[in-house]
Amino acid sequence: MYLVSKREKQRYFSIREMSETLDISFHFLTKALQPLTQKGILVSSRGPAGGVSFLKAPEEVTLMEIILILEGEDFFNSCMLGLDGCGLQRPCPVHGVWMDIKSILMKEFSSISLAMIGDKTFTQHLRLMNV
Amino acid sequence: MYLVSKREKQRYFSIREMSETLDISFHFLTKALQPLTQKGILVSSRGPAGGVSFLKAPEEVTLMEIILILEGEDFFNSCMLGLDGCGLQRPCPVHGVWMDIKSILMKEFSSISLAMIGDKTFTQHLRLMNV
DNA sequence: TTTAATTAAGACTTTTTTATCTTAAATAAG
DNA sequence: CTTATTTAAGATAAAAAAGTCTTAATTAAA
Ligand code: FES
Ligand code: FES
Repeated sequence: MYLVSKREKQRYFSIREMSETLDISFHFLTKALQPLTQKGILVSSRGPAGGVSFLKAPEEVTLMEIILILEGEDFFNSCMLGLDGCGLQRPCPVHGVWMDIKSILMKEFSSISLAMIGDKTFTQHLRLMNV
Repeated sequence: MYLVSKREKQRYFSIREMSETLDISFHFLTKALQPLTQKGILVSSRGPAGGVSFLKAPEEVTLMEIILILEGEDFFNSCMLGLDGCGLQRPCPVHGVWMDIKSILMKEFSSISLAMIGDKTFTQHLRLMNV
C-alpha cells in the first residue's frame, strides 16, 4: 500500500524510509519484500538512490498473487485437515466443504488488485499500522 | 468423525483405542480432545471403561463451534493483517474484503453439523488419516 | 577509482507452536 | 478398601516460525 501510494513510475523507493514511515523493523521489511522482488512483482536496485519499485503495475497485481507468494504456491491446494494430498482420489471428510469455500475465496482474491485497495486506502485514510 | 461413527449413546469410547485406530499419538489426541470436553461438546469419564462421548448430539454441533473452540473464540474477529482491533473505527486496507469473505465463511461453517459430515464420511468411506 | 549507500543472502537468535512426558485425580471392579 | 484403568493437567522438550544481525554484492556519485 505504501508503494501503491507512490504512484511515480521509474523511480526507486528506499526500504529504510519506508520502514521508518510505517514503523516496521528495517530488516524485517527488507526480508518481507524479497519474495515480491524474486517473483517479479517488484524490482529493486542497490546502491545510492536504490530501493524498490513496482515491476508489474499495481493494477495488474491481484491479492491472489500476493497471497500465493507470501503463503506458498500451494496454499489453496492443501488439505484443510492437513492430510497428505488433497483431491478426489482420497478426499477427507471436509474436502467438499473446502472445495466450495476455496472457489469463493480464490474468485474473490483474484478479482481485487493492489491498485484497487491502494486507492481506497488513501482516499479513505485506512491505517497501515497499529499506532 | 470417529466418535460420530460410534452412534451409540450412553457409553464412553476409549481414547487409547481411538488413538490406535487413527494412528495418532495417544497423548496428542488426549490433549486435542480436552477443549472439546471443557466446552461441553464431549463428556469424559476416567477409570475403567472410561473415555469420551458426545454430550451435545452431533446433529447440534456445527463446524463453526469446533473451529472457534480449536482456533480461539475470536478467530473471526481479528484483523486479517494482524493489526490490533478490527472494526469500523480504524479499518485496515483489506477490512472490507475480509468482512465480505468472513460472512460467507461463517454462514457456511455454521450451516454444517458434525453429523452431516460424519454421515458422508462413512457412507462414502472418506479418510481420516494419511495411510 | 574510490567511497558511501543501499538491497540480498544467509547465519543466528528469539519466540511461538506443537508434541511428549510425568504426575494427579477419578472411577469401576474385585 | 484396594487396585487397575483411564482421562486431566501441567511441566518439559522438540520443532517450526518469526525476527534480527552480519556480511556480501551492487550501484551511483564524488
Ligand atoms: S482431502 Fe482434505 S480438503 Fe481435500
Ligand atoms: S481492521 Fe484489518 S481486517 Fe478489519
